[in-house]
Amino acid sequence: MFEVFRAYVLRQVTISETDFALIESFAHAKKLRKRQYLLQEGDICRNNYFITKGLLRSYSVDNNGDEHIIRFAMENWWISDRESMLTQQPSRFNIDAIEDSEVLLFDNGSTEMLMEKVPAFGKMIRDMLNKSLIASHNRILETISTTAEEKYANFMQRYPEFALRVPQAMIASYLGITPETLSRLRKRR
Amino acid sequence: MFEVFRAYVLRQVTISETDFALIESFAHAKKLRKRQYLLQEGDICRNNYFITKGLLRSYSVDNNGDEHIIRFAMENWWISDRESMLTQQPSRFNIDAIEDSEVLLFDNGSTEMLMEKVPAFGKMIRDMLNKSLIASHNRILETISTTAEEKYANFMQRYPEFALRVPQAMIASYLGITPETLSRLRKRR
DNA sequence: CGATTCTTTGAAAACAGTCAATCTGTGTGG
DNA sequence: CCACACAGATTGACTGTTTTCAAAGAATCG
Repeated sequence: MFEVFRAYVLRQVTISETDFALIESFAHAKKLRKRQYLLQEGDICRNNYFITKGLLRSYSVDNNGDEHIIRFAMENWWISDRESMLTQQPSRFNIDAIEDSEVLLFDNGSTEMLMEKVPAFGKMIRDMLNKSLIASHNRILETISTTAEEKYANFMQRYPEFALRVPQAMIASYLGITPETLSRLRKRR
Repeated sequence: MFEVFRAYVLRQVTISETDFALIESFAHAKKLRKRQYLLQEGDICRNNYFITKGLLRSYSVDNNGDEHIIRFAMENWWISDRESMLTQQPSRFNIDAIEDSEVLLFDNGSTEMLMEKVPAFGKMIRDMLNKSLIASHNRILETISTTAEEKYANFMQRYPEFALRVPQAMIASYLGITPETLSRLRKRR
């Protein structure tokens, strides 16, 4: 699973073997079974997770017990709860595995330290955060400006992978509609 | 207007007079009349704007000519189109003034340079980006998980200022509902 | 005051949600 | 290898919410 990470890093930045070895020395591997939690609501998030295999989701549960999926993430994506990590407050989100998965975890302290000591790592993380911010903006625009049908079409176009690996009801949750509505809307095409 | 910026900086970080003077030397002041554009769809965004006075919005216009407001920003907030700035691609958004406003602009190059040369400035910008990311996450959660009525209540609670300064139709646009729906929903309380 | 902009209201139509039932495919244990 | 259980997807009937379009009412500003 380190090879996946190595390949990712080399794709993002140029970096010396020594620096990469240093980064790697702070990474901890973790395996997750389907449905296993990486973070639970109420916990303080202390790690950044790089996914080397599998598929995860982050979501929150409302007062009615309904789940709302904020984000899916698969191989070569990062996941964590930045809010909880930065504020050191209990998280309002859950992260769990949709498939059996493998992640590398970097605790907050190590991440900060590596960002300082290894500029290439810092650049990589900052680029990732920039991309998250852009993706979030686009998602906000989409949710306020399109119909359910367009949202679904855009999702399928942007993330065809997820469509194959994620149950439909979870896609509905991600889009903010009910599974029934999604089912009907698929038929009308 | 530099005093507003100075006060903001001192609230965020500790910094020497010399460093502040350096930052200030790269800031350009700009006044905007109500309705004047700071960025137009199709332009490449080359600056970060710090607002010292007034109120602005960033929004996009869809194929039907309807506006969708992504964000409001007022005194002591930053605004720009990060996507366009990072990718050097034409922006999909407009930024314009809702009230007569004043901003300090930092071009992309100066911002990068200052972030490197003045660590406190770097920290300040990164903190701001972190907060944006968290705010975006919260907004996404809210849009997919709450009813129009809750969205409005949350907005009023979180941003009471905007409610006083922004026309209702723009709040509706921000929330992703029609002005008529917002008007009716206000009555039912 | 008159013009423009913003908000409210009404009635009909479109859309999405709810609840309960059925259908489909997969995988497991007997 | 079958039967059954289970999770996920679909369907139907009904309810409730939001949009649309058009018109009328405030409010603001030069």
